[in-house]
Amino acid sequence: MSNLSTTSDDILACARSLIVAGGYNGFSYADIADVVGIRKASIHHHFPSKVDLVRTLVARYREETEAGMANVELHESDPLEQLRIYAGYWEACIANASAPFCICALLASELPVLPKEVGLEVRAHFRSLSAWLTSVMERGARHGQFRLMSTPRAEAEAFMATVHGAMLSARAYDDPKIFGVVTGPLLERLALRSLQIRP
Amino acid sequence: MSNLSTTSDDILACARSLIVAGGYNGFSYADIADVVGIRKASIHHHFPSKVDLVRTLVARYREETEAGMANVELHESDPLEQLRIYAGYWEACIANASAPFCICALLASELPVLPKEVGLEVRAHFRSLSAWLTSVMERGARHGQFRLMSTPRAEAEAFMATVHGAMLSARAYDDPKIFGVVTGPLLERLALRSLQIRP
DNA sequence: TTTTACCTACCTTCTGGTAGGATGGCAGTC
DNA sequence: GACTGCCATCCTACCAGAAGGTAGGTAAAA
Repeated sequence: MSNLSTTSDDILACARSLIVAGGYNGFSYADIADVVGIRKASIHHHFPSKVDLVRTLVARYREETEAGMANVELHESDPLEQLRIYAGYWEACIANASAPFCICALLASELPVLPKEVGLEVRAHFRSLSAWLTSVMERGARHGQFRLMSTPRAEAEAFMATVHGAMLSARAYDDPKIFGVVTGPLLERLALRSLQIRP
Repeated sequence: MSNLSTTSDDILACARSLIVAGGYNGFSYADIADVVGIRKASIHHHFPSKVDLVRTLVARYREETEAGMANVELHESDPLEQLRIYAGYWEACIANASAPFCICALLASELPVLPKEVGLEVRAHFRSLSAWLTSVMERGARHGQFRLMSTPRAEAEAFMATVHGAMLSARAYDDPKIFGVVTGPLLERLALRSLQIRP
């Protein structure tokens, strides 16, 4: 399909990494202009306002996530393996510092001061991620592969929360390894196999 | 001790709630001035710069947290109950919307763009909270009350991460209940008693 | 008399955003 | 092919307001 002028993509990519670094109020059009090598005013041609830019960015991020989840469903049917792929994705992002934070997790922390159009997109991401994780938990439980200590929904929320918290800790300690330290046992615990080890 | 002019405390309290809402770059001296009922310039008398203000705020927050942990140690010796008190504190804060986010968790997400003096305080909070939680995990395991699936340290980090992530989710869903939904089972799982329920 | 707490007035820099012009590619038409 | 209009892209030059911060003053408490 049309390989449209990459400038707008460059702007989005740049905005993304700037948001990952400091959130919605942590960057300006001038920052993007510097990195992309374009004038501040030119950005307004592609994205009339900052809200437009970030809303587009988050919407695209949601599409990518949705596509990612569909892709996992397509190529891996084992629920535990699916969660491992998800956690592994972020572990890699954090390890190579390419995008060491989910922009929606970051923006969610600023929700009260976020333009509401952006807030809606962010909340939608949480719902769709949670819905997918819930379905994975359900399937894992149905197939007798997971032992859930509460409802699939609660288990999914706990999983998501832990992953988000682990991103935060990796940042706070400035240590990518902490993400794996937290998410590794999280995955192991879900697998029934862990029950075979008795105290 | 001297009940110093409450203005400076008002400023700190106001800054705190503004940071809880939108992070370091989400508020300005003008915002504080409006709420406290003082002129913008007067704030500089109490806190010469924004960095001073936020560093002081986080330092005081750390002291409070430290005092809180000491207090828990003093009045409750049961490790599980200690964790319950900690989680319950935040559950209450989120439920009544008084301070529905840990400022250090929020600021940690902005660490890359935070003034480094502030960043140091934030990181210190993570370390001291983690250290306390680790000691609680150790004690719980030693007394045969917790069954840990990994090292006390890793279990403490996972606990902290989940609590932070649960704050985020409560905000994203705009639903205080989700915090309890996530942290409740987290506490139950730690208790040995849960092992008595066999599939 | 010094200090504390606050004020008005002002400064510089950055903010998101606008107006209007230059360039250049790409239809359609002659 | 040359001419034309058009639209996309990017530019310079602005703007109003908000940002953090300073200078210097007043009034009252210590």
